[in-house]
Amino acid sequence: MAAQVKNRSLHKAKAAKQDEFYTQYVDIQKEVEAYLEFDPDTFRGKVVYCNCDDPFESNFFKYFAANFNKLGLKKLVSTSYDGSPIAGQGTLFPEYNEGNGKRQKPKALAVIIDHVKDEDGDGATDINDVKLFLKRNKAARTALKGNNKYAGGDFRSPECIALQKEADIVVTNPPFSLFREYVAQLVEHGKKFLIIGNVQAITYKEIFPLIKADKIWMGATIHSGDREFRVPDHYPLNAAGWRVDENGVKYIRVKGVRWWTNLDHGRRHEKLSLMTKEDNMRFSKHKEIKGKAAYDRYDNYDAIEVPFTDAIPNDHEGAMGVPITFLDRYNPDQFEILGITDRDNNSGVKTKEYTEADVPNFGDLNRRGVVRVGNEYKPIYARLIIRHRRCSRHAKGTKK
DNA sequence: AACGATGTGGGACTATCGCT
DNA sequence: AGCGATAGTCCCACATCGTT
Repeated sequence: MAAQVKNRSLHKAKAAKQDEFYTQYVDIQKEVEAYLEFDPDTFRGKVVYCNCDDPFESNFFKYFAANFNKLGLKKLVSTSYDGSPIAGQGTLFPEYNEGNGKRQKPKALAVIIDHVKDEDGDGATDINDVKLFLKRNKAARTALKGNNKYAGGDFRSPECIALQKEADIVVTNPPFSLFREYVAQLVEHGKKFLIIGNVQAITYKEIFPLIKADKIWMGATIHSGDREFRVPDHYPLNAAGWRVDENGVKYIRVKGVRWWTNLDHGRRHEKLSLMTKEDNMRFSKHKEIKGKAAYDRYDNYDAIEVPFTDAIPNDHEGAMGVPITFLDRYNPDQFEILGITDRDNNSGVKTKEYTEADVPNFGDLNRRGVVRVGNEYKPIYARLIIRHRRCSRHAKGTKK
């Protein structure tokens, strides 16, 4: 598309921005445990692969190494990235740490463990045993060279692609600027995954079709509020929330964080309990529901506007536009996702296109839903177009 | 021809509100 | 106060359009 070419330099500038964020241990622990609650064998006998910045700094590696036996892993593979500012800071292996050892550019390495036992004889198996094991077994770690296109440890490098292909489940926090590419690679290789991303990924034109096709969904935990991530020392602290701990380590609080996965979990089998339109209008906890064009038909989509996820009516048989955060509560047995009204993702059934003569910003209005109030066009923020499953069963005749 | 105004895409964005 | 949920805003740098 010409517009994309036009904005190429703009996108390059975007892509160059910082995105090195290190996930907190508790966030990983809570999420993984939610899968175990649904199916204790989710990870049993599996090869788990974590692309990291440094296995010994990464809480992904720490969590899976420390819980290797509890989860029943077959193998844990972790790679570090040649170019990460934190890689090498805590490494055990001087040979992977060039120069005087003080934050020189480290070489990337792959670490592979296939068992965890009490190496130090202290009666427990923990991360220290893993470190000891790796020190004693050089074969468990290999340097990653990368190629002339990608640095060692880059998920796009041939070595990492090979490791990914051997893995059953990929668990990591990829750079958000490369989220589309990362997901595309996972889908291409048919991998199971559990990765961190942003809510707005729903609206990405590459991601939404996967959501619609039930090939990716939201994880079990983290559905609102901020999450805290460690960032490199050089990171500019101009985000809304940040702190520096007593050791001078920087953290940033990020809004809109979500887990993205194709592993099944309990939350997506919980049904939303719903009321009729009339009851919603009367009893909604949202006092302003009446002023929100609730259940009005869009002027440009064949669907009704539902301003809050918990105001979805149980007595509407057609298409409904709901906030994108509906996905936090999406149960695929209860609802079917038909489309989205946002930017270039206007895959809902259009009933009308706007022209410049109609309204200013007609481009946006053509993508987003519009409700007409008197002579005013009221543009509505991005909406998922959904309908009750019971409707599609009737419409399509058969359904699994 | 020169110059200013406008459109463009999408985001590790950000603000705000209500509830517990 | 903290959490959960909804609904936005604004900015990047360049191409192109419109006006002088």
